[in-house]
Amino acid sequence: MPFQPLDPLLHSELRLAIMSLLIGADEAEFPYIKEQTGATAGNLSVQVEKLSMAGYITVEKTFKGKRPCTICRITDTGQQAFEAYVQALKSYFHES
Amino acid sequence: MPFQPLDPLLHSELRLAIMSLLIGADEAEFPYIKEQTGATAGNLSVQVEKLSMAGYITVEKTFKGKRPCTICRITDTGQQAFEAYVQALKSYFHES
DNA sequence: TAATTTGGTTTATAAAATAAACTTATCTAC
DNA sequence: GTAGATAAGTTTATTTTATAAACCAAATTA
Repeated sequence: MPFQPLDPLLHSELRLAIMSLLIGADEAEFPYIKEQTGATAGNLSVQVEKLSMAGYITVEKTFKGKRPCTICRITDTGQQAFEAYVQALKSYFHES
Repeated sequence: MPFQPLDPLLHSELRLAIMSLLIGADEAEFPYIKEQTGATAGNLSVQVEKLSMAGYITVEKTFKGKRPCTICRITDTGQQAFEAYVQALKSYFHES
């Protein structure tokens, strides 16, 4: 088969955006990700949870002063999965 | 927003593979696409129909001898959508 | 002529994305 | 000091999508 399978966890617009942000910044707060992706809090919460369950990111719940603050970071596993996804994607594009 | 939206019609593993095949070959028969993608006939039929409805491909139903033969071809609209999708994808990857 | 294969379509099910509703706590304005 | 608004999320429900299973017609093979 000429096409490599695409990791379903990463082949999602919002989750891909989250991963992309975290690869670039390697630490980001929930509201920042929300703003950058334009996602609703609910949707973001669900997708962050999925990435976290897969071990692609870690989620630390701390406080910023008195307000709760959720910090996301990418893991090595996540990094690798992202890179593998990019490689797999290439099998769908005939680079000129 | 740093991320460009991804055309939901193309952001699907099977439909992307179909489009990829048709861009490379610009004409392909149903059974060939089925074989190359590893899709089931039912799934393929549904996704081909969606791409066709969107005007991304044309579907010609002819005969090969006595047997039915479904030929798919990409349209200009489809070509453009594919290229736009590739461009949009790039906003998710920080090329080094 | 009965069974099998080819080339699909239609329908049903499972999974996923998304949005809406809700919660808890903190500020802000009266 | 308390009513309302805002922040930061989570949970639940709805919608959409992908996938698989079932089906159909015609042609071929045994």
